[in-house]
Amino acid sequence: MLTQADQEQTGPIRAKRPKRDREATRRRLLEAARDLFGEHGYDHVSVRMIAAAAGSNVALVNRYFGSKASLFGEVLAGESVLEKVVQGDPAGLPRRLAEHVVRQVHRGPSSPVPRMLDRSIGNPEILPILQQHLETMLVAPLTEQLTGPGARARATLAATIIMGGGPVRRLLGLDDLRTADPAELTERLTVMFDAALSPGVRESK
Amino acid sequence: MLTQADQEQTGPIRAKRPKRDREATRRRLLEAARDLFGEHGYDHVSVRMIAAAAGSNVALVNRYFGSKASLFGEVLAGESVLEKVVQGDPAGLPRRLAEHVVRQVHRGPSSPVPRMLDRSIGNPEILPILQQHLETMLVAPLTEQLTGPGARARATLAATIIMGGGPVRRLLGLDDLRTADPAELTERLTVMFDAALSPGVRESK
DNA sequence: ATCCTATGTATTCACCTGTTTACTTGCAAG
DNA sequence: CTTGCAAGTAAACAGGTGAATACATAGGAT
Repeated sequence: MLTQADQEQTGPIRAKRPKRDREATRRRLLEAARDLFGEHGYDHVSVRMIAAAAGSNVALVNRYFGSKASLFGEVLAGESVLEKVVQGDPAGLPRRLAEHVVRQVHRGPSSPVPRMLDRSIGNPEILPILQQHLETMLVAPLTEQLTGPGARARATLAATIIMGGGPVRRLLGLDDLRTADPAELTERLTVMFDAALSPGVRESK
Repeated sequence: MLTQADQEQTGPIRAKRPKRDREATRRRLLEAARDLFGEHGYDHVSVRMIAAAAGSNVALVNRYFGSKASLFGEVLAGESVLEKVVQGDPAGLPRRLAEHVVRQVHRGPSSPVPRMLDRSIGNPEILPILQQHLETMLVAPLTEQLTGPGARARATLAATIIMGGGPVRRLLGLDDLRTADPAELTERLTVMFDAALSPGVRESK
């Protein structure tokens, strides 16, 4: 994949960018793809839409990225949203995750990438790409933060809350969660994440 | 929609079913659609696939159901999986929901319908159908069971866990959750659902 | 000034999509 | 038997898809 992507500096370095700027065009395509994929999902974005949004040409998508699926993969690899949330003091992890969810509810997602996930899940062609993304971006680093047995299962459980947010928001809207008291929402989610992640099982009533 | 579906008994009642059985064909199409939609999602199932799986003809899909989207809607309306889980003693609701999720993890979903939801979310054409389904099948009955302020927001929160299960299972597989102790998993999920649903906010550590 | 290569363009390809049309056939009533 | 209608079929339609093609051209190197 991307057979023509890594040969841009064979000659001496050019200081002045030409009007026909390979890198700029590539970047515009990438950004257009990111926005459109995030908005409509993989299946409902055509390469022609991407090219048009980037003010570019259809053929360049395949020239620069090899295929639509590769372009999707590159977009996905370009951003790591949850990195800062997961990193840090393990004890505060549930609260940070909860605050992250509440933040998404009130300000909308900071990046189109999370939406790309849940709106593109149906496609078998990009399934391995999505799997790897969720694995390396969320579950693996989350698992590393956890101690005790069954860490991965607990990380999966937490991922369920995070992943469920997208579909629920799309299907039910944000209004119900927005009208709720943010502090209370954060509190509830903190308990939920804690129940998912904590080494010992908290006793239910 | 379904302009030709409700005129089957204009004449006297026929005891013997003819070889050309309208109702049987309709049912076969419906079942094939349910299975295929559940397996691959709306976008990746063509009406030709459905007709082939039902041993029928493409044109009959539109004849009997009006359109692919209407067929999808009819499939979705045909089953109400969570009804028994939501009904019953409100106090035991978190535990019943938890047991339902664990059951899905260990035995797979009893119906393709839940999978239809998360694998078909991207399509704008059937979005209103999905919205209404989630609303009437899960959120509305769940909200009714709850007391206190912000009942709908709490129901939405619980829906997040349920809806997140599908994507997570598809992207991460079931192994991690299956290897976990079912009792412990149930316990964790019970606490999670309780934190989402309970009238008062449980204090986090 | 002339080449030459990389960038960009317009067009074509082969295929699939949902839907509609014209047609054939089974089957029961007259 | 004939007639008529409902059920089923095959083909076509109009449009869209990702990808590949052949061509045009900008702009630095010679």
